[in-house]
Amino acid sequence: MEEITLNKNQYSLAEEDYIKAIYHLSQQNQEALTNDIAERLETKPASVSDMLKKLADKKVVNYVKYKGVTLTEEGVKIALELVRKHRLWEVFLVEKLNFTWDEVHEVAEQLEHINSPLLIERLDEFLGFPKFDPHGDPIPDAKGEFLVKPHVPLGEMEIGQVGRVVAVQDISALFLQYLNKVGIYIGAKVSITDKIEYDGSLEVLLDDKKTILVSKEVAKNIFVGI
Amino acid sequence: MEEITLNKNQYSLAEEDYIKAIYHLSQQNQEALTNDIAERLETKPASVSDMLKKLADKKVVNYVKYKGVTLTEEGVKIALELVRKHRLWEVFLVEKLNFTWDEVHEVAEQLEHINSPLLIERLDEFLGFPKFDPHGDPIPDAKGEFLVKPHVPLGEMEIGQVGRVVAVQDISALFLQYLNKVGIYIGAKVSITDKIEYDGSLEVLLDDKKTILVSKEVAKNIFVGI
DNA sequence: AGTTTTTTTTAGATATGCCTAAAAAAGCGA
DNA sequence: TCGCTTTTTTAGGCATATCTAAAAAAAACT
Ligand SMILES: [Mn+2]
Ligand SMILES: [Mn+2]
Ligand SMILES: [Mn+2]
Ligand SMILES: [Mn+2]
Repeated sequence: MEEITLNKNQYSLAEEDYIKAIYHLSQQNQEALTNDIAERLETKPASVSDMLKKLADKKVVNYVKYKGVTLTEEGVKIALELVRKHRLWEVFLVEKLNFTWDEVHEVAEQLEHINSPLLIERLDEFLGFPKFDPHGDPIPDAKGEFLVKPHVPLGEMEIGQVGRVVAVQDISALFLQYLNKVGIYIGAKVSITDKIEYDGSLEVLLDDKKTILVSKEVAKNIFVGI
Repeated sequence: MEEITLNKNQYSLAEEDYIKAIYHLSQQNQEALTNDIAERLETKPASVSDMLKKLADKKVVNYVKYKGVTLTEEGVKIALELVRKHRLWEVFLVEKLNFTWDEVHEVAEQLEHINSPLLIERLDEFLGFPKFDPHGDPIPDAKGEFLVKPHVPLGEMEIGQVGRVVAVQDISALFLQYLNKVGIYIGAKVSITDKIEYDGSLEVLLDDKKTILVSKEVAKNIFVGI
């Protein structure tokens, strides 16, 4: 009897979420660490170790025990496809279904796992081939390529420098609702009018209209194109 | 230590598919039979028995060993919600993403499990609160209520009687592609011009334009409103 | 009614994905 | 470099959802 192994290139929802987490963590550092993956996926380090072994067997990650993990070429391909789907769905929810930018992430976290190449191709077309999602993050095209808008954290701008908000790093509902409240949005015109030395907070002129005070923590999570 | 059982009213993808299968099978007969559920879900009768026990524990089915199974009131509620989601997504795919009616079922089979009340509410609104899906099947509203269009199988029409196709029973891609080919669609005007006694096939005048011959098997799967 | 066939359930496995507790490796300060 | 701390892995379980094979119940046929 001949052994035939069909590589259906199909991954479970759990595997997909791990791949995506490793992708995002690898953007920040060189490789993803077990504890960081566990925290991101709200699971336990022991579960992560289990899964990393499985993903290594499937050749989507390079895994050396105790040394962290990176995605293989195949793993990056899967991750970019997931990111593409996630962000396209976020655009759909905001542009077509009138969701606010703080409501979309959790639903997109589910929708990204729907498996239908035709669906994504048509969705992309329906949305007019958007290049950025509601949080300012770039949307990979079908080949995995995406635009990069140069930007700096709000906190690193000089006094007097003018720019526009291009993205946010923290996409939690709590943070986005805070931004809604103070009037910060993607595209808003910002300039630093003063830096408070005592606590590192910033005085920001918003859309030439009003001045607001933002904390160091907040400033770290807002990216500005100059 | 007090025992607190949160009824999160959340069901797994597998459980949802079982509930939906039982709902559809119960429409045809009084109760759903183990073997029929297994066939519908492309699984084995032994797996169905396992699951029925679990669903009975969760009080979504009335299950008496060897006697078949029906949905409880709660089970029907879940089933109608799933049917609602499935059919709304089918409308979305056809109306907004230019899918054909033979391409939508499998994708909707995945999309129906996305859990977000806001999403469904907004999708319904975005689609203009449709009452029927691309196969002519009624879409339950948020309360689980839906319209019923009276209809008979094409095979049971009298010679000379005129009607319009309102729904199809078989929604397989193979059957729908056959209908595309011969020119039958939801809303098509049909009348029987002759019944062939030899094999039970029918001569059908379509949209007052052309006459086609359809087999007994095909005729059984087309519903006509008179 | 007794026998055979069909349907359904149970028994016993397997794979996935998660957990806690314990062990092992790596990192770090003295 | 030693010993403590942190990080990571392993060991051993558990729940879900599936399967095959065997047993049991129900239905159908003489
Ligand atoms: Mn996800
Ligand atoms: Mn986003
Ligand atoms: Mn389904
Ligand atoms: Mn349908």
